[in-house]
Amino acid sequence: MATERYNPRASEPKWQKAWDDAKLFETKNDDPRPKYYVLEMFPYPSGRIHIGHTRNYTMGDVVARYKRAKGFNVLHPMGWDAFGMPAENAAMQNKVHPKDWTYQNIATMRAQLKVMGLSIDWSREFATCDVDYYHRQQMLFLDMAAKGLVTRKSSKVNWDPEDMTVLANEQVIDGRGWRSGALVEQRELTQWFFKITDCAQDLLDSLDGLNEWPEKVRIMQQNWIGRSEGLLIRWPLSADTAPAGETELEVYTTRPDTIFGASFMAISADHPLAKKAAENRPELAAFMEDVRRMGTSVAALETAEKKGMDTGIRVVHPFDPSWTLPVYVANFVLMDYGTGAIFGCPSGDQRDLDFANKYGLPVVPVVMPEGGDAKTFQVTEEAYTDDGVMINSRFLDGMKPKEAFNDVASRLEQISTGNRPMGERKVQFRLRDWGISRQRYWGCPIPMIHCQECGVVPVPKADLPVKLPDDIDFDKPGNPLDRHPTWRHVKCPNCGKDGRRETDTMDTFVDSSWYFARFTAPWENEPTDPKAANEWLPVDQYIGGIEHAILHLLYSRFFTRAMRDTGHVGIAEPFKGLFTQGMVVHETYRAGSGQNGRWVGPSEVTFDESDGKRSAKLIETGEPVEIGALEKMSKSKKNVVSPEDITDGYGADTARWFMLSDSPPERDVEWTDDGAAGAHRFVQRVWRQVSIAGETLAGVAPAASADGAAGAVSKAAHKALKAVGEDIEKLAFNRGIARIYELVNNVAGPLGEIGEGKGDDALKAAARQATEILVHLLAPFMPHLAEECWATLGGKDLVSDRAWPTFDPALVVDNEIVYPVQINGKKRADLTIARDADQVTVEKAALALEAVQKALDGKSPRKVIVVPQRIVNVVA
RNA sequence: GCGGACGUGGCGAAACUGGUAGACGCAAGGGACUUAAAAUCCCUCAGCCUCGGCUAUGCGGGUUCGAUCCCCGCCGUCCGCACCA
Repeated sequence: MATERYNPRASEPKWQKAWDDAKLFETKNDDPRPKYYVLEMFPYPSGRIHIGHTRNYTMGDVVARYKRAKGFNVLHPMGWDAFGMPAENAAMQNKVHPKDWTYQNIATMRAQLKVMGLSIDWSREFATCDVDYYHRQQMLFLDMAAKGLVTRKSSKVNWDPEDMTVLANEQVIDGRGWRSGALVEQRELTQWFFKITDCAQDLLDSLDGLNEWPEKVRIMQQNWIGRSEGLLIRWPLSADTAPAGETELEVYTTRPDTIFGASFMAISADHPLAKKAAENRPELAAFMEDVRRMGTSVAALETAEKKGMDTGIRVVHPFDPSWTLPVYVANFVLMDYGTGAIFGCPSGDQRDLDFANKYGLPVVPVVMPEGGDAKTFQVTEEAYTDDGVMINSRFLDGMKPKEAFNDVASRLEQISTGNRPMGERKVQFRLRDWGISRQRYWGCPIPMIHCQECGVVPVPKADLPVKLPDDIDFDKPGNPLDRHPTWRHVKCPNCGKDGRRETDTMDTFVDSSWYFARFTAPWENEPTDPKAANEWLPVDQYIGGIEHAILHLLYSRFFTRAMRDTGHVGIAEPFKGLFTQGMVVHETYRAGSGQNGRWVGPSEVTFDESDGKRSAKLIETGEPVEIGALEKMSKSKKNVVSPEDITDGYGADTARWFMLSDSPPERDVEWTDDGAAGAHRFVQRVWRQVSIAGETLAGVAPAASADGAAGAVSKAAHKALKAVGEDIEKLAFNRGIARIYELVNNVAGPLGEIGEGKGDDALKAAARQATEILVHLLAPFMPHLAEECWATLGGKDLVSDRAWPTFDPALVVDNEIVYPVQINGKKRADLTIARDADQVTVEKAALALEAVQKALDGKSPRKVIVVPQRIVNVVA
């Protein structure tokens, strides 16, 4: 019979409406079935959804639909991470209000997402810039402040003196503001912090329990928290060189064992001692100013060439009063870590060695490899950082570094300088407190009031929300909240006198640190409904980009603990399972050359191929175009593909299928037109096969067979059913898809025969069951096509509401298996034998094979290895 | 600079716990059907030669009966580095 081509443009909206009408994806909190919470990291409403977003959401959707079919009450919500700088940038550039810009983008992007047919509970949707949401965030902030989890302290920011604004690290380019081009200054501001360091040990220890997280993410977090056990050492200043009032320099070190290899002290440009030393040394002050120009980012500081300048100050060695060492200001020492001062041991640290070589400082090796010769062992270009034996270290000589560490520690603990011991053991974390103050408009206002009389006073909960004023302008430099004529003026809730509002808003990471909890009861007046939150949380499967491996996930872990301590949830860890997916990348195209070069989009380019070489040119002018590297899709490189580029023609199912096939989900996938066309061919192929046989099969009762042609069909279907279920559980979507391709290949012949009116009853019954299984396997990936096929088979209900089929264990194992037979590790033959044959039987049968006989040439084998169900290896 | 990953045919990849390297798909080539095209179906498809082999999982070593997988050392690419989200 003739079949029409499948038309996704007609089918997809039809089924989406059917799902909506049945409210299939609206989740009830009081549903008694076991719960499953799947969540994809919510998007920033940048303007348009691109194909990379949809890959992420499709993965979550496959899981959601599969778990629903497996009988779970699934929560699969969506929202918008809607505060942040791009809205303010748009306001400055295009004179559009951040609020209008954001909500317009959300409307556009929501419409784009709906086309994808995602099984999302849209009734729970919210944006973090909704007053309803940030109102509750302010409540949380006040509760956390009351619990002592919030603090204020001074911290550095990048200051653009021309735009009168604080710059993000990414806005500092080569020490200048990205917009103004002015040299960036550093300013100390008093800012709000969450005391995440109070939880450092717990955040570290609890990583062990997150066994459904990728190992690499746990390692990254572990390193980020950076626990170290070391020693504080107080080096007395040589009196004749010390600035007035200064007597010692406190350094933190994890290698006190190398103390006899010390050849200099290095302190941060922000260290108080450096500032004092610079007071009457202009060249030092200038150098320090230079260092500060690098910005506040650690990466910039550490990538820069190592530089330093002698302060003229000298310290005295703790174990030798006659030994003094110079104190340098160095650009690679950070005030934020430890004490902002280190002692440099060039032989044991590459950075110190480079520094010493540059400034002609001594290099004394103090650790050498076991069995080395202390007299000749030298360090010149490469520091020795491994374990070994102490040398050139007086009373430490011959010890292992670890013993030396303890020896130095206990000796220094006994000596005192000032009123304190010269050495003190200390556990140090690299993790710093979480600075949440942003001097920006488009964020959640920090609900605090500054009063001359009473100091900093929290806004009473009854007075919440502190709403952002709408009447603002971005024409002048600086923070619009600061400039607003009335907003900041407020009575002190304590004494009633004039006070002023805090004009800092919160880091947008705060917004995303609890949205997953809000989804469990977004209608609540309190931030959460603890009962609902405790039932749903932790999120069973969280899916998002690897770029969030540290900050977002660590902050969320901290915030969940803070919410627990303030009674809003009962758990500490928000995400049980974590999956980090790869990006969608695309070729880049560049027209023109040198200064006139410009990026052009895929839709502006046409391709030629000759002698296997692809070349490209502009469609409009024929100008040649250079085909560039695969890159993450970005507006600036113009290599963005929108979902509707595919959905308009091929439909959402094709887009969903393509994005999950081929590449493993954790890896990047390259978007190609050929790949999308191939995926669409498969959509049509499935439709053709099912509809050819559909008329006949609609009236057939499904039944499996064990033998013959029908048996082969049943076995293929049940094997695929088992494998695809397992693959989805493991999020191995690409493998599941390959299994579905195999199944379709396997049933193509029988379905064709049935379409021509051939085939016996057993085959028809097996084919009917296999097709049902196929439709259910397809449903998580291509839900619209699955519904259409199901209707063709005579189904009256929705596949999206049907249970996952169960496989018959008897049909997924073969009675005979094929052993590869190796001779000396190389495959020479196959051996087909009963599955339950014992090792001796297998060995005998293998040795009887012609190829094995030939190889042995009459001799007996030295060894025969039989791995049951796997392989035979004959060692000749 | 520090931390983390990744590297397999022309391309995306698969290979379970150390057990047949290349499943499945894309591209390419050939054929069938067609007046023709599209669509569809069938076949070939890592490389090399002497058609029986040999060489192949970024490069160089090691462990093992057997290594894409484990260990050591290189090379290359990507991600994060605290105010981008």
